[in-house]
Amino acid sequence: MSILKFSRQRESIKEYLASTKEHPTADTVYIHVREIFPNISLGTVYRNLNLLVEQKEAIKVECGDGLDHFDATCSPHYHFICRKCKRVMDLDLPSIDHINTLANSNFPGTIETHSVYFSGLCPDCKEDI
Amino acid sequence: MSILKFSRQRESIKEYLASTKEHPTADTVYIHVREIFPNISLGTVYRNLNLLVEQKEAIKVECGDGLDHFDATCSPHYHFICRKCKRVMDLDLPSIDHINTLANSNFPGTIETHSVYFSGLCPDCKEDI
DNA sequence: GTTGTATATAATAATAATTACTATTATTAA
DNA sequence: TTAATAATAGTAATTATTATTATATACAAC
Repeated sequence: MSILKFSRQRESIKEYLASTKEHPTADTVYIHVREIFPNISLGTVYRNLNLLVEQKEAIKVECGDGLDHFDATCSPHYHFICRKCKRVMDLDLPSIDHINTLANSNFPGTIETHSVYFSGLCPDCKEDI
Repeated sequence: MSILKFSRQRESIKEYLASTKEHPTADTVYIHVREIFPNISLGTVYRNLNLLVEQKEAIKVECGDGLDHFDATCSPHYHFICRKCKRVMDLDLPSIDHINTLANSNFPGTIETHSVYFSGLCPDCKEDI
């Protein structure tokens, strides 16, 4: 419950995250922010990314590789991961919340949310075949 | 491409995995199989679990905690994880493959599969409120 | 049954992602 | 400007998983 103080590093992390659609890992953020803060430490990147998630200014994206990916787009949307180049992309699709109801129909607990990602071939890798 | 030789340890791992509905992690399998093979090593557990997955005798289950969970039930089905007790359970629900089509409608790549798990409160934790 | 060879094992080390610790630095309110 | 406290850089620790290696085991040929 401590007060949140401004930090240039955090601003820079936020700015980089907002500038990319690549859904970077902490390490990728680190590599980029180091161009502005050459001495920034990976721990600082992790701490601030997690802080941004807490503050609802970013989300963690799961995409099957076991790594934490981060995304500054917080509005609900789904993700796609290319099985070939591993790129993570945003998807624009209508609500599929009805699958919660489906899932709950034979289940005695309470289903509140679902977590989904799609995979296949991204437009570029599809071309290359 | 080497020949697969019998091993008592692998049989025991397989047997334990088939006996439980708990979707255990490698470490949980290790703890249980150690009752029968006190000197079994965690590496052996990992190697055999991954071998079983390769042989299509088990699947790896993602459930949001970043750990590899294993499941001897290979027929396609969905999973639920309780947000309170973290238990992983099987769900019986009709095919939701149509979400692939939905997802592909505004996407120029090719969507082949999806990965989903549901969460909420399991029957037991629901009771406790 | 014995032997030869390839695979599996136990034990340990290595790797990779993430989190924790600590002395120093930066931010902010008075 | 100063005092209080949060943030940082640098480092160490943790955790899950994979790799390495010398020894043990399985199994096929004899």
